[in-house]
Amino acid sequence: MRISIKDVAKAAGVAQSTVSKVINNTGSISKETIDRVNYHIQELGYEPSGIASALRNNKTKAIGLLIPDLANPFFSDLARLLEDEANHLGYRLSISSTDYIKEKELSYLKMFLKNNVDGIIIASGMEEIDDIKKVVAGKPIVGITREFPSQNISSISVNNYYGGYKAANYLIDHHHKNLAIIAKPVWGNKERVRGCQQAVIDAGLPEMNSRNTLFVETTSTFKEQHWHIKQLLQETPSPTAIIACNNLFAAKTIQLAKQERLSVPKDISIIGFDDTVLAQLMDPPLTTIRQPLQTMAKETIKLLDQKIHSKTSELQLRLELELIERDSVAPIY
Amino acid sequence: MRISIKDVAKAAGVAQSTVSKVINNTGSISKETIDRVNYHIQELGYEPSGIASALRNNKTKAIGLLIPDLANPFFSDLARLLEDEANHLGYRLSISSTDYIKEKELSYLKMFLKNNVDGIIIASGMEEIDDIKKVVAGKPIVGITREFPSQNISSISVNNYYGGYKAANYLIDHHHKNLAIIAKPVWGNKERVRGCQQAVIDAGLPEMNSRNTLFVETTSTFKEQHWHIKQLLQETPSPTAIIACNNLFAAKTIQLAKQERLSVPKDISIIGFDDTVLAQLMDPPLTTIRQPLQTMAKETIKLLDQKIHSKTSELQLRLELELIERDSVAPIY
DNA sequence: CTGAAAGCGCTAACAA
DNA sequence: TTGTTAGCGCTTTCAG
Repeated sequence: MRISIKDVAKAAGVAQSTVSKVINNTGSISKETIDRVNYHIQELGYEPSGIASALRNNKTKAIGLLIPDLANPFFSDLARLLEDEANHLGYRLSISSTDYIKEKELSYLKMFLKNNVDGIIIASGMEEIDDIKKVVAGKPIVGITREFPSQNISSISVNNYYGGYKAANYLIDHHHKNLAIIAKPVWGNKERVRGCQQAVIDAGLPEMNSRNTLFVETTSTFKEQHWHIKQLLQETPSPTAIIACNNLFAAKTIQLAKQERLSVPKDISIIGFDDTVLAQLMDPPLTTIRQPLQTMAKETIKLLDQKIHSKTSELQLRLELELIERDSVAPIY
Repeated sequence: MRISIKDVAKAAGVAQSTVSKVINNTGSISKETIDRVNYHIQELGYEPSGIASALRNNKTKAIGLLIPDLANPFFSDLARLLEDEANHLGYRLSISSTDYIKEKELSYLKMFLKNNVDGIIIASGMEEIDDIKKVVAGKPIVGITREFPSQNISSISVNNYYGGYKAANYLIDHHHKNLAIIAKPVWGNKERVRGCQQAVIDAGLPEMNSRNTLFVETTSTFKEQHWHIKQLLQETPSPTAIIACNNLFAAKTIQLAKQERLSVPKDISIIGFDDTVLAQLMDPPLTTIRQPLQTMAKETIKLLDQKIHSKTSELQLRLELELIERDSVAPIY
């Protein structure tokens, strides 16, 4: 049997409540008793049960994190950053991958509630559910890398529209006139695409259409993705620059372009979004729009912690994106 | 206040114990009461508290996972696989990144105990601690991608020695005579290096020495790693083939080789270990020794689950590695 | 087949 | 300053 507060109390010859008080630094206890109790805590190797105090206090020091896929480098980076920030404030992270499947999202959310997490972070799907607030029954919740436009839920995100605009503009500045964009139809990307399209219009270029703005389903296999990207590469007139809304697509686009005997960036320029390990290791290294993930993680945990402790009002924080110039974009002459 | 079993009991006009029985399918209850209770459970939207039953049953359905770094693609792949397998059996995963720092390992381990995880999976450091068993106080524990040679702790791992042997041999079969190997000095890699060295000896080539077997500290920065790899590339006579003990090193080696105007694989061949997203996306795609991670994850969870339910004896499972031929190795003439 | 009651390990209110 | 007690939400005897 696990060694409990009772055992410590008995050994030290005091009441359980006294032990509890020295553990938690509450009430007032004489220095001697404190020392004696601590001695016996050491002696017995006692560790307070998180479960029991969770039951008592209704606080678990656990945070639930819903992400699409832990095996995706972007999300594992994010998860790692959140893990560290959470730890600074004494929280553990319970991570669940949803694969953008609504049933998984709901069932994991229920699991979080069942296990009484103190708060929930959502970085995943939930596009059409307009009653998350009901589902999570008042639990503190914040979105990261995404917003909940119709619901007054806190979020730490990024100006995706302007990110798309910036990416397109950078290409246009390099004299590209025939752009294409490729994205999964998930939160944020639609904004990126809109921003890109606007930049094209603002530059007086012909509006983008369904042939050069490519949405690839979240459920698509690698093969299907390859097929779509190849199609795009083979359009006539073929695009001279492609905006890829994530690093995986960027990497694949580079790879497939090479297979088509297109030199990157000489024959075709590629600009990405996000900045995972992949970006620097590609050949050529990827010029990309980076999200300030570290700051976002920090703010997310900070905000969630605040909401856990006191009911602060909901808040949207939207950070700016940064363009990292590497070698996958070249000017056209 | 959270809605509890009491509320359901009251609403259904039965005792708490009755509700408990219908939830858990224990005892024998008449069909009518079952239906009535279930009705009210629905009606009230009742979810049993995991915390309370954890306290009562001493079972949390949580597993603690200790890995070096969630942001490393190899480990996030592993974590994702484990997450899925754990979920199949109804467990959650609590993931902690240790960065190979012993203090973190110990403190996370304690946290796991405090929160009463049902079992622990270790994929991280703990090289010199020979009393893990004492630390985890009898909790079920299994190592994945690593073993505990001196301690009779269960592990699901891989034949690293033969993996190293195989990698070197493959190169030797391609007529390479001047090999180098680069690795972090962590569990498993030492075996890989030994295997590689043995293959070299068995082929009658001159023994490998400290100039062509390069251990790069786990704490090294990217810059330091680059420096070491460059050194290796510039050795004279320069190696014609390099074995990289992880995907990141392989990617960097390819990248730096190119910077030195070495064509891969024409001028220098590279073979890696593990098979993350990176491997397929490199240019050229990486020939590599793959661990059967999926199987390993499945076996790990299965074993841990068995140990949780009944005290089965400790067991070492060691799987074979597979060589994936891609395009980063070419023969020498 | 159903219910009453004890107790998992802890904390907080109240008494001493 | 310290101790007694009740109770968080659940499960499990044991009686009826």
